[in-house]
Formats: sequence, structure tokens, C-alpha cells
Amino acid sequence: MSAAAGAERAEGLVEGRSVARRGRPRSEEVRARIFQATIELLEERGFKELTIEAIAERAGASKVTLYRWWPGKAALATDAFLGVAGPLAPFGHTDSALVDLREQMVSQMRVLAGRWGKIIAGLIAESVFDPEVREAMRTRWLEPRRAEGRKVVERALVDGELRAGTDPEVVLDALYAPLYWRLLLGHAPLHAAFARQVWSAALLGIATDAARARLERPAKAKR
Amino acid sequence: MSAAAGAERAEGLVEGRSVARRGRPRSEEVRARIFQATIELLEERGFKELTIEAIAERAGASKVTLYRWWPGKAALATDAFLGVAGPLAPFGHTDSALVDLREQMVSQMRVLAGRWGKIIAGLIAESVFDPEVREAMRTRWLEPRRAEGRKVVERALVDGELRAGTDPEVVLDALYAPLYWRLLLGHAPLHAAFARQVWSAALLGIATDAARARLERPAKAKR
DNA sequence: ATTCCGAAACGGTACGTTTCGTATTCGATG
DNA sequence: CATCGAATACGAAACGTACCGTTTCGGAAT
Repeated sequence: MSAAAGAERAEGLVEGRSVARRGRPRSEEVRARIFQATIELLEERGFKELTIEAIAERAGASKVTLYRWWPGKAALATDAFLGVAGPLAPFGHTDSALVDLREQMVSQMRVLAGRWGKIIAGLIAESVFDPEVREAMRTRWLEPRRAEGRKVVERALVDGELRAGTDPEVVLDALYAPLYWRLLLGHAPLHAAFARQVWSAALLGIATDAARARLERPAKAKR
Repeated sequence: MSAAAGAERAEGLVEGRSVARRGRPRSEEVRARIFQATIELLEERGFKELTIEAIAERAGASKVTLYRWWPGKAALATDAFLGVAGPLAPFGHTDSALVDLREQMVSQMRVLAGRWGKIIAGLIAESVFDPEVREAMRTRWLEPRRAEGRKVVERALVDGELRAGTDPEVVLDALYAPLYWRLLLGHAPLHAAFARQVWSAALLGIATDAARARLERPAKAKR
């Protein structure tokens, strides 16, 4: 709710039609300057060192204006980031849903390794502490991407590329968690090759045929 | 360095032998009370709401004493947690290294779902912001566990349970990242079953035999 | 009349530091 | 063995700083 702030006062939406409100309208220019300053400071200092006062100063705005539209720096930062971070890494539509998944993983990896990576890591980390950030990141960042991914996984199931009974949620966690994990921890590089390795491991499995045969029937049945 | 603080002043270590220093020795009782208070407050309020002043008050200690031994709340919290979080989830040693991995994943999942889960999540999140916390968590929490896991993975390779050429680092990320991912995001429950599903997916693969055959030779070669 | 923006000031919290008095140990001296 | 001084630790109090989130006021735009 507060995460989607930055509107709904000078201009109300009633049944889709914009209703002109009385009084001075909100300055879109100030709003833009605030977002600009927020993104800049987010890149320069990171979320932890970000302060409302610094944003106000750089944006040439008043603290009061910031607090009028956002409850705090967490909501403002998520709003600013989610505003500029639109599609970013869409899915393709080749013959194979599995290949589409792989290519999107590679794209996603490039996003995480690039300019937005630090900001994304900071917001995800902050979401551990702040329920509003968690909600915003979940509904506006992760879930939209998961929804797309879920569709692709389900297509793979329908097409017989994935084993029947496979849980799409588990698939999505298994594929994407390692990418974010390396982003957050920074214990290993964020190469595109890593995304492909994870994809390959999850899809084909890493066990040998011998081990696979043994594991699929844990009992010592010969056949 | 500061993470392993809390010693090395009143009692120096010279070539392994403890050398008596002059002056009043450090009070182990105060140290214990500080750790106790830190853990309590960490569980009650979480890392974000933790303050040095609250710790000092509950421990009946002086702020000066805290700042003498730790540079800030991050170092103190990691020290306190890592002090009590010892082995926690060891590996077994059955015939199959893969089974050992699975069982340890289930144990680890129980740890994450339990009393320490919130604290661990907070410290990992903080590690995104604070390089010292990252270093401490990496070298004292993750890496020891990874080292154990790496040995088990290598045993699986030697035993022919894993395909030759499999990168142990990728395996560890693929297996454990999803568990921590759910801990951090909280978008899905932390059931033991999930750990088994991830294990199973990574080991056996989730692709159907038909898709597997196609993916293993991307060219349209018939044979 | 209503709503917005900016400037300034405010009380509050926690930070990290300094100062001071006191307590506890060691080493040296007698 | 007893005592003294140096060194180190602990606690209490106070301090300046940074940023928080809020209030008040004056002016601007519909």
C-alpha cells in the first residue's frame, strides 16, 4: 500500500477515469527529481547509508514533501527502483520451454551482475527486516517474474518436457535461488555460465545413471 | 578481525602459550552477560531493532565496555551468534554420499526453520550491507559448512555417484541456496519435504527422458 | 478554498566518544 | 611476605553529532 504510494491525492482514480481534484496539483517534476536522487544515492552509498535528508537535499526538495508521499526511506527506495526497473528480463518463446527458461536465467543473471545488482541485493536484504519492503518486493518484483516463469514451467509440463507431478514452485526456487544467493553472498562470480550450469544440473540431474537407478528405488529390490 | 574480537588484550597469545598480562583481567562474567543479552534481544527484536544501548542496559554493563571489545552491533551480534551456534547440523556417513547430503539438507532445513532461523536470516541480510559481517558469516558460518559439504560431494564423485566433471561449488549452491532463499524471502514454508524435493530435483533432474535426450545433443542430429 | 511545496525549527533516539572514579591484577621494591 | 606503582578493566555520566519524524509558517498553483 504505502509502497505503491506517490499518487492518490491530488489526482484520484474513480472507476478508471481520472478525477480532477481541487487545489494545487502535485509537481511531477519534483517527483522525478526525488526518484532520480534516490536512485543515484542508492547506487553511490547503498541502501544502508541512504537517508531521507540526503535525498531531499540532492533533489532540492523539502523533507516534508518526501514524508507527505512516502512513509520512509524503504518505501521510497522500493518505489524509485521498481519505477525504473520495468520488464528488464523477459522470456522468449522458442519451441522449447526449457530453453526459454535457460535463456531467461542468463538474462536475469546479467541483470543481477550489472548496474542494478547492488540495489536489488540491498532491497532484498532490507526486505528481511522491513515487512513493507518485503511485501513490495514480493508483489512487484519477484511475483511478476515468478508468474511468468510459472507459465513457462507449466508449458514445459504440458509439452512433456518436465516429469509429470513436478512442483513448479520447487522448480522456480531451484533455478533462481542460486543466482540470487551468489548475488547476496558474493562468494562466487555472477557469470552467465553459472546460470547455465544450474539450469543443466536441475534439468538433467547431476547423478550418474548408476546412482540414479539406485536412488529411484531405495529398497534393495532387484527389479 | 574485529569479528573474532573479544579477546587478545588482557591475555595475549604468544606462540600458543597464554602470557599473563598486567592489569585487571577481563571479566568473563560480563562477557557472558553481554552475549546472553545480545542473543535475547536478537530473538526478541531482530537485528534491525537491536541497539548497543539496549544490550548494555540488559547486560548491566557499560556502553564503554561494549565499545572496548567490539566496533559495533554488527560485530557483536555475529560474535554472539557464532559463539553459541556450533556444529548444529553435522553430516552423517552412510554408504551413499548423496544420502548423507540429503539428510544434512533436512537437518539444515530444521535449523533454519527453528529458533535460529530469524537470527541467521538477519545476519545474512546484514552481511549484504556490512563487509565485516559478510566476512565473518562467510568464514565462520558458511565456509565451514561448505567445506564439509564439499568433502561429501567429492566423495560422491569418487564413488561414481555424481557425473565426472561436476563442479562441487555449483552443486553446493544448487542444493543449499533454495533453502536459504525461502528463509530470507518467506514466500513458502520451510518444510523438510522441500529440502528433499530440491535434492531429488538436482540429483535426478526434472526433465523427462525425451527432453533429456534432446537437450544432451542440442544439434538436430538423429544419432 | 484547497492543496501543494519549501524553509526552519523542534524533541527524540541512538550513535560513538570522553572523562572520571573505582576495582583488580602484575611486577618491583623493601 | 607486605606494599606500592603501573597497567588494564569496569561503570556512570555527560557530551556533540546525525538522522529521525513532526510541526509551523509563508507562499504558489489550481
